[in-house]
Amino acid sequence: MEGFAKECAVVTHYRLKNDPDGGIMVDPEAKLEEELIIRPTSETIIWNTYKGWIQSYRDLPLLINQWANVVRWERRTRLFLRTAEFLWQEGHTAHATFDEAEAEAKQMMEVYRSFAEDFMAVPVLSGLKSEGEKFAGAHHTYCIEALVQDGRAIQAGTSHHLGQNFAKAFDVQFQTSEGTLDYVYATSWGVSTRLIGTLIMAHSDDKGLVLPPRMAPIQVVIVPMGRDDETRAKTYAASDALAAELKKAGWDDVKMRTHVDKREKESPGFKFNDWELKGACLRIELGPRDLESGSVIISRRDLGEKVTVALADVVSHCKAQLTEMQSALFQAALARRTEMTRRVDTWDEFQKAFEGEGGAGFIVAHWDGTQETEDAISEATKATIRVIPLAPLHPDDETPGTCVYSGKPSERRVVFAKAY
RNA sequence: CGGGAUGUGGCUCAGCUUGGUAGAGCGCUGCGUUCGGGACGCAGAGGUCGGAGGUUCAAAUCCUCUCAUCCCGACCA
Repeated sequence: MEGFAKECAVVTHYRLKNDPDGGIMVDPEAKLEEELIIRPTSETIIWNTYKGWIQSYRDLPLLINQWANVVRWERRTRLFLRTAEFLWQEGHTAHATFDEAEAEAKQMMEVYRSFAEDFMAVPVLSGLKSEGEKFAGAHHTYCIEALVQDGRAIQAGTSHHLGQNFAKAFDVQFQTSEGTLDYVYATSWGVSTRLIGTLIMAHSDDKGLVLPPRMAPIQVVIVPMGRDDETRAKTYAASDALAAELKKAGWDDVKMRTHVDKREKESPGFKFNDWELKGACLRIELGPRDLESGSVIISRRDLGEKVTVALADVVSHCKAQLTEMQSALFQAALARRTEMTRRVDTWDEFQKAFEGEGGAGFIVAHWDGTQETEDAISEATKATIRVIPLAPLHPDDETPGTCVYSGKPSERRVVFAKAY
């Protein structure tokens, strides 16, 4: 686990005590004889276990998935994107053949891609990590890479084909159907609460969160209005009835997630802003005037405009708008990414693109494939190779050219960016 | 670990250069009026100015030390 050694927190003492000068301190009497290393990832425990579980090809393939908190000693943390402790999902598989492990690794990359794009409405590039960026213990690493609104890239998920590296390190051999012994092939893959940060940074605006309907805890919020108890009783009843109707009608094969905001200490204006801050997808205003006219006012979070909808049409309107919003957010994010993706052919232009603080979007450029060039480029510009796309972004990207840094022959373009 | 900055009511900060009664906005409490885009008026409550020491008639302000937090740099999902 060489690549993680510097990220491991080490427990050296087993208790604290009251500091005579106030507060608490580490009890120097409580030094551990043997220090505990907090694992930054579970490969060690998994492979120690797999060693005992795998003897024969009949034991394969094997898959363990878990949700776990992990700890890494981060020099500098960043909310959601890089925290010292985070929750993630990790899977570990063992296979009899390279090809089977390869299929697994690719399949999980695809699972992550479709979750990001179809649920989070965040377009991602999927492909291979360069040697310099891949997981230290991997044969090769697949990833999904998102670009957020400030032009920086976020690695949103990874899927590693570990080859036989861990099997050899932990001596996990199995008997093949032919009776010979071989090391197993392995994969591991994961996504974390970093996805939440990605989601926020991909869609939100100056008014607060913007959430795609499939991810939103509240899809429709109803704000009943009325300045006296009698009026409120009526608008509350109408709102509850409408909420029940929406919930029952459902959207995307599940109950529509609705809420009626009956807080009486807040003004309607405050509530409008409050729900925009929290990212409710649709807001329905229901006051005495609406009761009279038999209609309501509906506003969609990403558009902001108010439309009048007849009470009888509210259910169909909401269903249609949630569907449209889900797709509109993806399209808007995709358009931003396209806008922020450029092809660059000279070192001068490349450097200029990454000048200063902040992101510069995706820069698609030729690279000679060497580690030295990759290091030199990141040293000079802080930009790194984010992904070598599986499918070229543009057909010409796979046409050979010359490296933007070294001028040496390059087989294809790769994607550079400043990353979180 | 190296460099930079900041600690003042619950929150965000001004005041410090040039020592002289500790301030603003937001929030909070009470009353009244409001309620379809973050309400308004009036009246209030709330701070040993991060801590210790020093200079001075007098320190938030000057000096020394100390603690804490944040930001920027060397195999990061």
